Amino acid sequence: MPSSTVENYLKRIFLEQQAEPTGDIVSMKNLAGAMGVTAGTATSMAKSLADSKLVAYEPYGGVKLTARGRTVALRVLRRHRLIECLLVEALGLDWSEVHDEAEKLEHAISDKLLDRIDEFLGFPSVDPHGDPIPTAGGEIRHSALTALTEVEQGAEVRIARVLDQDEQFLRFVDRHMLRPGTRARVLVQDHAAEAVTVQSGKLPAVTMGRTAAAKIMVELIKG
Amino acid sequence: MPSSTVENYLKRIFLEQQAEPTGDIVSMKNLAGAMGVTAGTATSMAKSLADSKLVAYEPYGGVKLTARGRTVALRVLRRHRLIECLLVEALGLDWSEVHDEAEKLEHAISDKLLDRIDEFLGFPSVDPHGDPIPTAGGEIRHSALTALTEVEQGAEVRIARVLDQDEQFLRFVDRHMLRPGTRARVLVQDHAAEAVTVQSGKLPAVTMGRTAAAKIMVELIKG
DNA sequence: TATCATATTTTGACATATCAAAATTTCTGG
DNA sequence: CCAGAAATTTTGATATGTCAAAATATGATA
Ligand SMILES: [Mn+2]
Ligand SMILES: [Mn+2]
Ligand SMILES: [Mn+2]
Ligand SMILES: [Mn+2]
Repeated sequence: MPSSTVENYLKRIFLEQQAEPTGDIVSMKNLAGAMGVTAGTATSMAKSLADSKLVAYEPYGGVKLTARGRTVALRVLRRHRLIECLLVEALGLDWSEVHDEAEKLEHAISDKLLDRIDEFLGFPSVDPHGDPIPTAGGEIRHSALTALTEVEQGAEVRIARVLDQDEQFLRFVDRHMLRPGTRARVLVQDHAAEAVTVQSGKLPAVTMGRTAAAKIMVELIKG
Repeated sequence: MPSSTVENYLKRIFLEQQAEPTGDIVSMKNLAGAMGVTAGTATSMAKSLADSKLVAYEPYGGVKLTARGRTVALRVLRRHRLIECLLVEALGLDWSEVHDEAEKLEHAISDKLLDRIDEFLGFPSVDPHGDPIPTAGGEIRHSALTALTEVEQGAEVRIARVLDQDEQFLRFVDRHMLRPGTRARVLVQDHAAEAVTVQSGKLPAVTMGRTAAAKIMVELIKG
């Protein structure tokens, strides 16, 4: 029975641990930043999570999930992502608006209901953004994807995952038919201009900056 | 932006106001009982709701919703009941288990999502228990129904509403095919034994006590 | 009307979650 | 290695929501 606050912290720590390649440890600064709280608040929460054996906390070091903390984090993430699927697939919400909704619902759903949702959706393995859905058993498998910036010029790809949940960005992706599942072709890799040009469906090609392109993960299509 | 606690109190006050025929005012004792808190807690909450102009509070008198409080209460009730519909109709949960689930979800759903749910369900006017769903405009219309105890012996009725949300009771109702919408016949009104005998579908007749029968509301079928 | 049971309010305490600002530690560049 | 910058922790405060137990008010009854 962790509170929603605790669930949010644990989920965030999990995601930050994955994101930061600086080892496995999340600093108070990063945690506070990611949670939108002051550093002092992050510190006191870190202690309290450590008291509950959900994280290992080293003063002046940082915080890292324990096995138990990871289990809780993955359960929250599973709920979050399955809810996103439900909202998009059953209720027709736009994928650019489901994130905030799921942020609240992920704390309000029983295991039983979650199972029904999973079944109803046909046991999906990724959410509408292409993010992998942890299993009920607490495993998460992230397939090896390539960023759009790393693809050879001329290659055919299938969009697999969009790493930025920002509404603006998701709508941009939508406009140019670059949702997960779509097939596209990389027309130009302009390293000097730090730009990538992509073309999807019958739409005109679009050129985007490397930072934007780096947030679009793809699979190469054989042949 | 009322907290879920505030939403729960307001909804409960609304329901208690309707239930108690002792005027329109809810005593601290009743409020505390209904909310499962101590009397002191109810008092302090009553004051704080009064500060926010959500209830009128008279010390040693009791509490009564203001127009604003009623609006909030009805919005919560609308969310609760539409969610119950969704869980039963789209996700196939049993009507005996949706209440607790809705109790949490009712605080976690945006207006936008609620509209989608309403649309998805085809704008239902009652929930799975036959409870009326307040409109988006904040109105609630309760049709004049008759308790099973008040019906003439031999009458044909349509079950319209079940007033008790208790799992045991709902399952009893289910077993004997007395869900809202079902047609049934009142075979015996035994006033001496304080019992009512009803028969539905092809099932054998069932005899229940008056207190149970009083919780089943029906419409008389013409002819 | 005086008394007593019952309802209500008040008081003091606690848990959680947060902030601002002060104090402290760690890191880094010269 | 040492001074200043940056990160972190500590301190003192606030808001919400709760309880137990003490104090007080209300209302029925004898
Ligand atoms: Mn959340
Ligand atoms: Mn997602
Ligand atoms: Mn509730
Ligand atoms: Mn209901």
